[in-house]
Amino acid sequence: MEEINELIEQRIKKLKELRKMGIEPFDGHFDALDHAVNLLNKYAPVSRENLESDPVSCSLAGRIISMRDFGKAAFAHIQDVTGKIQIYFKKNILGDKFPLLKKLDIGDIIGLKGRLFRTKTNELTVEVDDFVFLAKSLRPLPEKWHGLRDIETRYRQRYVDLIVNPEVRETFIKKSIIIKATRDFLESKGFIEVETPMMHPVPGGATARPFKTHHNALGIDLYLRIAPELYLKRLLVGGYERVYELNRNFRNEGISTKHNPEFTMLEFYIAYRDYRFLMSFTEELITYVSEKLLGTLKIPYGDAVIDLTPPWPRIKMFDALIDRGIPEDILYDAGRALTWARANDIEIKEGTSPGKILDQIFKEKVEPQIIQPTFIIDYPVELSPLAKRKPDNPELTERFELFIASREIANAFSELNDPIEQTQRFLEQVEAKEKGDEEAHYMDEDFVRALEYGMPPAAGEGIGMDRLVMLLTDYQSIRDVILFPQLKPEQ
RNA sequence: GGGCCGUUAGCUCAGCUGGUAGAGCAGCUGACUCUUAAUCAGCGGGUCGCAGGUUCGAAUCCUGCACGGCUCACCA
Repeated sequence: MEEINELIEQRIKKLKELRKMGIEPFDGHFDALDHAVNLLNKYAPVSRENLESDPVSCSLAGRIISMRDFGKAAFAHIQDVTGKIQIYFKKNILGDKFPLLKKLDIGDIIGLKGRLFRTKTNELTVEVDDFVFLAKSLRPLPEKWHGLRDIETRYRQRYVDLIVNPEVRETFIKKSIIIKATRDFLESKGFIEVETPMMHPVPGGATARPFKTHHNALGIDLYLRIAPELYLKRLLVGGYERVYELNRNFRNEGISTKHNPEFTMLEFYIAYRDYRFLMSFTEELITYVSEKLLGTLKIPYGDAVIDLTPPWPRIKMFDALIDRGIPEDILYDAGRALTWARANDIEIKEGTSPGKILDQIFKEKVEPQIIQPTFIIDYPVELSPLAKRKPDNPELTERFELFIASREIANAFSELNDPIEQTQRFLEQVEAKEKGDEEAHYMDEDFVRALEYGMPPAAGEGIGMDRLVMLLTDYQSIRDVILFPQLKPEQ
């Protein structure tokens, strides 16, 4: 313990005094039969008189979060996973145990037995007739009124944040509901959940820089996965027709309100379907989750209300650009695109490929404008090295990205299953990498070998779950939907 | 990595143009058996993020560093 301040010393003193009295404040065991808010709900209709004439016993375990001491009586609130309820300690009821109240601090975890009654303000309260210490709290909790505000402390000591900020506890329950609803939906559609490696000899399946690690016994470098895509498609080759994986990806990129180095990604693949199918499927999935969580498709987000009612517009990427006033003649002319971008204050690095220039313009000019759910479809082939070309326009792919509230929520395409073309696409990526594009894909020989056995035509999609949670819980920072967001070490 | 902002008691925050570091809550002592931001009386609590510099004198001005927030750049 780095610092022992006066407040902690006082609490340690109380701890020692309890032990001197033969009470072990950490060793207690207690089987609570009730929960705070359940009691409040269950007995809400029961009157004071009925609680008197027909007494209700209960037992609770939880943390003391406030206390009002009267000398020979005291009110407090106790908090458990459901919330808080008022409790009442009275000298003539507790008898010998009453002096122990002197040793009870805000933050301590106790178990108690008692009887329900209503105060003169009609608040349902537990009159305690016995209690035990289950854990002594040595550190003072933040102030009851303002709570814990300091953002850094809230992230670093999330446990304290969770104790004192009920909406934070609520948020992560919502995250759990969202993830469960997602799994339920996919299971109901015949998908199986699989686990593929998180440590990859060749990182692939996305455009991103990986984390590198090392396996001592094998004597090889490995990469934390940036996406499970190539392994999931190997499973399509193996004969599974509907698979998904909902787990962590790792990308060695900057940290921001939209990016954490590790984040939760859903990827799912369905054989014998294409990206058009996936658009409807995505509408169905996200509206299912929203209904499960919020019971509505009209969700407040920041200053806006997002209406998830399908169908969502499907706009070709080039049309989206044209709609935003980008001159049509730059779409097919890399030189003009570059000139136009630079004339419009969009930073483009030297040697950026034509498709990437358009992507940059899109991110700058179109993406911020998309508030309501919108599919942007048919991306240039060079942005999508794993996607199938459009039969009527080989420069474009059967790909869509779903945008909501100016953020990319999903990315999907009809999967390229021609091993010869896939090899060619990989070679182009390798060439780009040699030219200095750190995010270009690696050649994955084993993936190509798998395709050579024959992969059924399929559609696949990735959904950034943390961002979906942000959307459905109305948070602007990804750190608010990740329990322990990545921070630099203290000091 | 760049720009802007922040860091003062356990928590939330004041602290002006440089002159002995403050409040509320929490804590301790006492009073009080229906309070709920309980009340009343009294008391304690600080490496002002860290390190330099300017100055008779720095929480305050300057420089550097650390950590955090927002933002820009890249990604989901």
